[in-house]
Amino acid sequence: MEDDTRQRLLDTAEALFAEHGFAETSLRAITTQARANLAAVHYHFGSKDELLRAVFARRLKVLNEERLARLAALETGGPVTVEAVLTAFIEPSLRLRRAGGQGERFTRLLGRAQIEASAGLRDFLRDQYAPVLERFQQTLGRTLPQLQPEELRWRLYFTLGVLSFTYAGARLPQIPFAARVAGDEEWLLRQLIQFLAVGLRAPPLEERAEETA
Amino acid sequence: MEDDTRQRLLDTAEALFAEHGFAETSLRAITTQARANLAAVHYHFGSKDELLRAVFARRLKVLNEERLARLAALETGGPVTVEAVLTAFIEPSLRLRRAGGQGERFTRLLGRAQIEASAGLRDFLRDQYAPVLERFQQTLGRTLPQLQPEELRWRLYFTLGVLSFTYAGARLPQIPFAARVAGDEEWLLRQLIQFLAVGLRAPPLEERAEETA
DNA sequence: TGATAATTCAAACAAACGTTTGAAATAGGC
DNA sequence: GCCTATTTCAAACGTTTGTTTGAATTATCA
Repeated sequence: MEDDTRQRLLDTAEALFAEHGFAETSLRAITTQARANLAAVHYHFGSKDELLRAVFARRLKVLNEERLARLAALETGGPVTVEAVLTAFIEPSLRLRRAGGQGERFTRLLGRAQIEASAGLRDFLRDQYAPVLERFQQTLGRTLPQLQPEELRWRLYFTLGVLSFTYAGARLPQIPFAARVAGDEEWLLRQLIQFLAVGLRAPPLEERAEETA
Repeated sequence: MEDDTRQRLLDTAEALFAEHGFAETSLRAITTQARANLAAVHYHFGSKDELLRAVFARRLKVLNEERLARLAALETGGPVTVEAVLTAFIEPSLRLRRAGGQGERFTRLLGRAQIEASAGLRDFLRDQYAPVLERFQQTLGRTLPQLQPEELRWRLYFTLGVLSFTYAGARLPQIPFAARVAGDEEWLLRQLIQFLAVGLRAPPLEERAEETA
C-alpha cells in the first residue's frame, strides 16, 4: 500500500466521470467509492480539475504514442491504404476496451470529452491531440491526393465524430449498445473501418475532378 | 407582453445549455440573462429539469414531423435513393442552423444531448426519436436490401454519430469550425451526404466469426 | 370600478459543492 | 529507538445550487 490511494482515485474518477459526467460527479462520490478521505484529492492532485487532467494524461500519453508508432511502422513499407491508416488510429483505442473494465470506461470518457469539454479542458486535449491528428492528416493526404485539404479535414472530422460517438456509447433506441459491443471489438472494428474507409475515399465534391468515373 | 417571459426563458436556457452544458448552467444565470425573476422558472416550468425538457420539446416536435413528412413524400414517388433519405433526415435540422442564431444553438444542444444526456433525459429523447428512427430504418432497409438488419442499424448509428458530433460543434485543432460552417450549410450538407451515403452503401461484411464468450 | 386570477418579486431555505485547515497517524532512514 | 517527511483524517469554511414562500404587482373581465 504505497501510492495506492492515488491510483484508486484515478480509477474511480475515471469510472464516475465516464458514467455521469464531470460536473455531475462530486469529489465526495469519488473519495467514498475509492475508500479515501475527501481531502486526498487535493493532497494528491491539487483540485478537481487537475484530477480530471491526470485521468486523461495517464492514458492519452501511451495511446497517442502507440498510434504514432503504428503509423510510422506503416510508412516504412510500401504504399499505404486508407484501411491501414484507420486501423493504426482506431485499434489502439479499441484495444483499450477489449482490455477490460477500466480501459472501456476511459474510452467512454474520451468520447464524451470531445463534445462536452469546457474551454479549459479543451485546450489541454488539443495539445494532446494536435500532433497526432496532424500526422494522420498528412499521411491520409498522401493516400488521397485527389482531395482538397479542406475536404480531407472535414472527412477526418466526420471520422472522429463516429469514433467519439461510438466510444461515448451514446444510447439509441434501436441499439442495445452494451450487449452488442462488449466482447466483440473485432467485429466493431471491421464495421468501423468498412464504413469510414469508403467515406474517406468517396469522390471529391469540389469542382476539381470531372474526369473521375 | 403576456407570455413573453416564458419565451425568453426558453430562448436563454437553450442558448446557455448549448454553450456550457446543463449542469454547468445555473438558473440564476438563465434568469438574469433573460431579465426574469429567479422564481419564474419554477412558476412557468416547475423545475430545472422540466425547463430542459420544454426546450427540447418545443423544437423536436416540428423537427421530427418535418422529417417524417419529407420521408413520406419521398416514398410516394419511385425508387428511393440513399441520398434522398439522408437529405430528408438532415436538411430539416440543418435548416434550423441556417435560420439564425436561436436554431443553431438548438442543434448544438441536440448534438450534445445525444452523448451527455442523463438517464432521465435519455428516456425523454428516446420517446421523441424512436418512431422517426424506426421509419428511416425501414426505408433504408428497403433501399439497401443487401445489408443485414444489424449491420444497417450500426451504419445508422455511425450516421447519427457524425451528425451529433457536427451539430455539437465539437472543436478540433485542425478545423476552425464556426468560420467554415456559418452561412455555408449548403456546402456542409453536400459534404455530409457524400460521406454518409457511400458509407451506408458500402458492401456488407462477410459473415462474422463465431461468438466470443 | 371592483373583484379575481395570473404573474412577478425579494428573501430565505436546506442541501451540496470544492476547498482549506491543523492535528493525528504512518512510513522510512539513521 | 528517535526524528523527519509523507500521508490520512475529521471538521469546518464560504459559496453556490435548486427550490419554496408569501406578499406585491399586474392583467382579466364582469
